[in-house]
Parts: sequence; structure tokens; C-alpha cells
Amino acid sequence: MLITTLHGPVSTPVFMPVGTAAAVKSLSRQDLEQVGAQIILANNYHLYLRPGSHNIKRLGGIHKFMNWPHPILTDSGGFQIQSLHPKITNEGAEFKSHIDGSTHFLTPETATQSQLDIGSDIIMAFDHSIPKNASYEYAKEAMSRTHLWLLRCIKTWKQHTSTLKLLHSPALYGIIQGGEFPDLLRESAKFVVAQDLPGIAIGGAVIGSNPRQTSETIAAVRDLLPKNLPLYAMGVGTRPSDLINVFKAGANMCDCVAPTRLARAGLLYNSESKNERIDISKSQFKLDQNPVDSQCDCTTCRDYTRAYLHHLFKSRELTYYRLASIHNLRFTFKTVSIFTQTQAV
RNA sequence: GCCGGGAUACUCAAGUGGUCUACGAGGUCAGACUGUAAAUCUGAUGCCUUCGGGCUUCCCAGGUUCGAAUCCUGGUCCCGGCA
Repeated sequence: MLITTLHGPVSTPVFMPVGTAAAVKSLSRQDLEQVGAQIILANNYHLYLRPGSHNIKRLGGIHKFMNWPHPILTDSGGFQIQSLHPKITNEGAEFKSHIDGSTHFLTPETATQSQLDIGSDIIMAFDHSIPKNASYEYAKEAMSRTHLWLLRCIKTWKQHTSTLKLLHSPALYGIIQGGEFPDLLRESAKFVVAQDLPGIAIGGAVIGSNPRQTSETIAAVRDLLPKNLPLYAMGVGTRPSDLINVFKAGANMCDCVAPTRLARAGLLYNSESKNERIDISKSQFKLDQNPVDSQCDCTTCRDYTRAYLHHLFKSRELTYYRLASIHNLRFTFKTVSIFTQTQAV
């Protein structure tokens, strides 16, 4: 599948590196292009607080701001606000900034407008993400609220797009929320599909937590979703194999902080290890002259040894974070492309 | 040789009569990581344990005391100053 965006096409299945604050931590644009990133994710909540969506707009939009001329998807911030003990009503979510403690109120309208200001290619609906072990009642309420909010997101989005040519408008994706309950998931899927949006996402804690539950959740709704629309599984990809599973289950897009975050914590993807990774902090690598992964074609594996990366990690040298992130992302993209090739055959 | 200061766990270092297996930091080991409040966070770090607890530590040897890392005596080593 090819997804067209204002900043070029995205071929699926696609993994999107997370660049929350308009930066994929430690990596430059060139690094990202080299490892094979087509599209990156940025976060509305973080950018709304700092530097402020209106300021990004004034500076010419996020692509110009961060010098990334390729597609960008922004998350609405619904997921982030969940961790800030928000007061959620049907009107919106009140929460305190993690930066200065100031009180903010985000609504479907303002969250959508903020993403439009940022200049994202794909904007996500403002949703009420259902946490782990949520009761049926909680899940149902959050689902209904997510639906209500979706209609308001669409209204704001359409007001914006009507003033422009449709071709120059960002896409809006609706989000399915149903927790672990198949009937809610299906109800939510039907509702979101009925809105006739350019893309559909599935979110909540049931997605991404463990591969089996993720696959089962997607399987519960896949038959209801149009085959010609992208399905984005939010937050999937802790391990490279998770990507394969989620794509096999029928998703076309996913994102996860794991490749970059785990890299910074010392965990580097490796095709021959259990858990699909090695912990470079272990002293067993102190004198190991092998590359991180013998099959990997990334610049880190081509040019540096495990011993050196072990040393950099232990010394907290800034170079480590970049080299490690390059490896994990390249490994991730390589995993996706190998999967894509086997599917084509 | 004299005067003064010091010796605490893997390292640095706090503690100057009981609440001390001994603050804190680093190191080491283990664990966590989902639409990034994350170059972060958690736990362990004298020995043994039936997880109740038991035993042994603060340079060494004595001593005072109900009780000592802490006070006293002697010793060993290190640092500064003067010879």
C-alpha cells in the first residue's frame, strides 16, 4: 500500500520512529534518512507545551522547523495526558504541565487545531486511551467519549480543510478504542469506519503490550476495516518480531519508542540472541571485537565493535546514544523490509 | 627526631558512646522499558538463613563501659610542617 501525504508517499508496512519533541533523540535528519525512515512521529502534547504550536506555525511549520522534509505524523496527546492524572470529562481533559505545573485544558477542537498549526501530514484524533485492566464500564465510557471527540475533531479538521484545497490538507486518522472487549472493539471499529476518514488507528493499552494480545485485538476488528485504508497500530514494536506479528495481523503502520529508548538503555537488537537483543552494558562485551550484529548493514555495525560501544555506554559518551539508535532503527527497518520481500514472493 | 593531621565496605566518603552492617556518591550485578515527563527508573551489593532471624565487620592488639567505628593505652602505616 502507498499512502500519499503532503510530503511524499509512504509505502507500507511502515515503522515510524518516535520523535516526540520534534527530534528522534540523538539522531540527525541525515541519520534518519540513512537508516531508512520514511515518516516520523512527533507529539502534539509536547510541542503544544514547548515551543508552542503557534510558534511552530510562525516558524513555517514543523517540517521547516526541524528540517525534515518527509512525512510527519503527530499524536494528539491523548495518550501522554493519561500519565498526568487528568480530569477527563466529555468536554476535554484538564491536566498539569510536566514542565512547569501550569494547568491546561485540551479538547478535541484545540488538540486538532494545534496539530494543524504544527503542520503535520497525518494528525491523530484526540482520544481517551483505555488503560490496562480497565473495567468494561470504564472501557465503554472511554470508547463513547472517544467517538464523541472524534466527531468534534472531524469538524475542526473539515473547517480547516474547506478553506484550502483538499490536496493540500493533512489527513486525519480516527482511533478505535475498545479495551480488551471484542464487542466494544467492533462497535468502535464500525463507528470510526463510518466517518470515512483517510486512515484508521487502533490504540489503548491492549495494543503493544504483548504480541499475542495485540494480534488478537487487531483480529477482532480487521474484517470490519476497509482494505484500502491504512491501519495504524499505535505503540507497537518493542521487539523486532512484534512488528512482523502486527503486520501479519493486518496492520500497515506502527510506531514505538523501543528501538531508540532501548538503544539508549544499552539494549541493542541482535538476531542471534534470545529476546532479540544484547545488553551492551554487560562486562562480557568489554573485549568483544565483533559488531553488534553480524548480519546488520548499519554504519554502527560496519565501523564499530561491541567493545567500543560497551566502553562508550559505560563512559556515557554522547556518541554512544547516536550509534546505538542508528543500529536499533536500522535493524528495525531491515526487519520490516525483509518481511515485505517475503510477502511479495 | 619533634609537632600536627589521618587510617571506615570494591573506590571515594559521612558518622565521634547505644537508634550502626554503618549516610551519601561512584562502581558492580540484576530488572524494567508500549501513540518517549525516559542519555531514564527500580532493586541488590559483609556472611549465613527454614526469611522469624542468626553471625561477623570500621588499620592491629589490649583496655574502660551494661554497651565502642566513636573514649583510653600501646603498636603499624600514610600525609603536612619543622629539624
